[in-house]
Parts: sequence; structure tokens; C-alpha cells
Amino acid sequence: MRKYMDNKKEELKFENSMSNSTFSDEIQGNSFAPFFDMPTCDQQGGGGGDQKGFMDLLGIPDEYTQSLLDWFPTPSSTTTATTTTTTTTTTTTMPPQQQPQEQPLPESSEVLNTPATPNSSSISSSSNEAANGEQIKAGHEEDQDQEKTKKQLKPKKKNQKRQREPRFAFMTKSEVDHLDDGYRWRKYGQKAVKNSPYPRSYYRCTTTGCGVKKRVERSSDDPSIVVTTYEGQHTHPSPVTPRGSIGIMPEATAAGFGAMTSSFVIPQPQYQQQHHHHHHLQQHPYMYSSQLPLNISTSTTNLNSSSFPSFIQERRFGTSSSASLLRDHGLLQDIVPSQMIRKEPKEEYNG
DNA sequence: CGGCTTTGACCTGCGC
DNA sequence: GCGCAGGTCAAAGCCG
Repeated sequence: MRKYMDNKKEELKFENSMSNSTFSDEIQGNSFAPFFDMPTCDQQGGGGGDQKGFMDLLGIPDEYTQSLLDWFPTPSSTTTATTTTTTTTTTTTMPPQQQPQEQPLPESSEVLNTPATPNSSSISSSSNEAANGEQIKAGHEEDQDQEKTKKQLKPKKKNQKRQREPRFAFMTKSEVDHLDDGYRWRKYGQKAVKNSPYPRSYYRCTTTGCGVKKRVERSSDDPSIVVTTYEGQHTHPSPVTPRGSIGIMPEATAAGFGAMTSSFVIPQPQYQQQHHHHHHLQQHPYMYSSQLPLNISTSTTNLNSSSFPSFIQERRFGTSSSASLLRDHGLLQDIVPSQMIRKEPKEEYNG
């Protein structure tokens, strides 16, 4: 179906890696664990990885780590994963759990460099851009000064520093850029990335009211790696797999780990088996973003109990609606663990 | 015909 | 203030 994916594939046929993109820079700068050689989509398997290390980075207590490890069985033992120990110190500060779109995220959530400015106020209601999509802005009309020749662009927001939803990214080894995570996305833009031969694509969740966005770009450093960055929290269950949440995940929760959970689901062994022979498709999601999923936030302390579990709960993979699973490529199964990496403020736009 | 991608223009933040 | 780069808009076009 999605022919566009195919196109993508075409257009992005692997080439030699080149210089580095911003992303790569960030990543490299923080040295992340090497990727496993996942046989891209057709062969599943994947790699194990240093989940433990990952958990550590997340500040997840062993108990959870343990369970997570269960969720992340290491299929092929292996690999390279030498785990770099580079830790991302900064990762700890997370925004307090919040209702999706209820309150503006302090910029700090993004990283820590930017002092959580007091100006946070500006962002009108949080619902601003992330939540309702950018539609809201349409309302204003104050600045007409802009000639807006061809398109009438929305009035610009005043001096409010654009606030962003927390984001986290995953690096996936895949031939396709747009990984099917069970949600429906509409591409709304594509831009060339500086120092990278690969473009960055921008997607928005098509569900009305859900302002989750994601950016997808291929690492120029390793063309086989796709970096998917989620921003925002889904306010709804996956359309593709109604049962995806198997009821375990209340909306709030879903929203919480939001982008991540919803988008990246830890496979549930049982489920997988039940439905597919694809049970070997275990993924190892990895985030390297400075900001952890909302739920995990705030303090390493509560991070765990309430948040993490929920994280593991929603397993979309292996659900019956494996529409996604059945696809040949671009599955999150290809997600490869790496380490969380702090994004450089510089590179990262904070809004 | 609806849903989605494509794509150039426009907006915005930031560093110089 | 200028220019750059990232992010977004929306018309046009494609496709099932």
C-alpha cells in the first residue's frame, strides 16, 4: 500500500555515508552504542543490546530493568554493542507528568540549557500548536502587515518562544524512513538537512486533536540508520490497532509515554506469539533524546514506578492488527538500541 | 473523490 | 539587521 514509502525507499537508497548531519553530530558527540546489525526488515532479529545500560541511563531501577529485559529478550546475542558508557547526564530533568497539552512545557524539558524561562507564559495555552495543531493561530489577524503574497500564512505568534513538546528519538536500522508505528501520519513537510544528503521529513498524526509530530531523517553517518524523533503525546489509542492497548493503557497513560509508547511499543512476547510468527521481531527501542518521555520525567524516582511500566504495557507490536507488522519494511522492529544521548542545545532547536 | 505526498514559499529563532 | 537553517503551510498533484 503506501506507495510513498516505496518511493522513499527508492529515493533514499543507501549511499555512502557522507558528512554528518546535525543529528549525527549530536549522536556522535555523545557516542552512542553501536547499532546492531539488524537485518533490516525482512529478517528480523535484531539485536540485543545493552538494555541494561539503557535502563541505567534512564535511571530505571533494576527491578524494572529486569522486567524490561524480559520484554527485550536478546535474540541474537550479540553484538557489537559495546556500550559506550557515555552517559548523558542531563537526562534526568524531566517535566512533571502532565496532561497532554495541558500546560506548556517548560523549555527545560527540552534539555537543560535553556533556562526555563519565565516567559513560558507566553505560550498561550498549551494547546497551542501541539495540541490542536496549528489551527488555532488562524484566528488572529492582527498582523496583516505581511503581504503574504501567495499564501496567507498564519499570523505569527508574538514573542512567545515557541515551546515544544518533549521529544525523544529513536534510531532504527531500516531501509525505509517512515516506520510504521501503528499510527497514521500525514507528511507535511520535508527539508534538506544541512550537511546531510538525506532530507528530513515531517509528519503529523492525522488524528484530529492529536498534535503529535515526528521527524524522520536518515543518518548521514550511517545511511542505514533512520532517526525518528517524536514530539508530543498521542491523545488517543492507535488507530491501527484498536486492541493495541489492550485496554491496559489508559489514555492518560498512553498519552504519557505518549509518543513513545504509542509509537514505540515494546513487544509482548505472548502477544506476538499468539498472532504471528513474527515473534522474533523484537525491537529495542532506544532513545537518545535529552528528554525522556514525559512519564519518565521529573525525577528518576517516580520515573520508574508509574511511568515505566506503562511504557512497557502498551505493546502494539504483535497485536492482531499487525498491519504494520506485516509490512516488509519500516517496522519499528528495526529499532536499534543505542544510548540516550543528550542533544546539543545548539543543534537542537528548542523552540 | 478522498487521503496523502510533494514542494516551494513563508515563518521563526539564532548567531554573527 | 542579515543570513542561515529548521520548521510549517498549503496549493498542486498523485493514486487507489
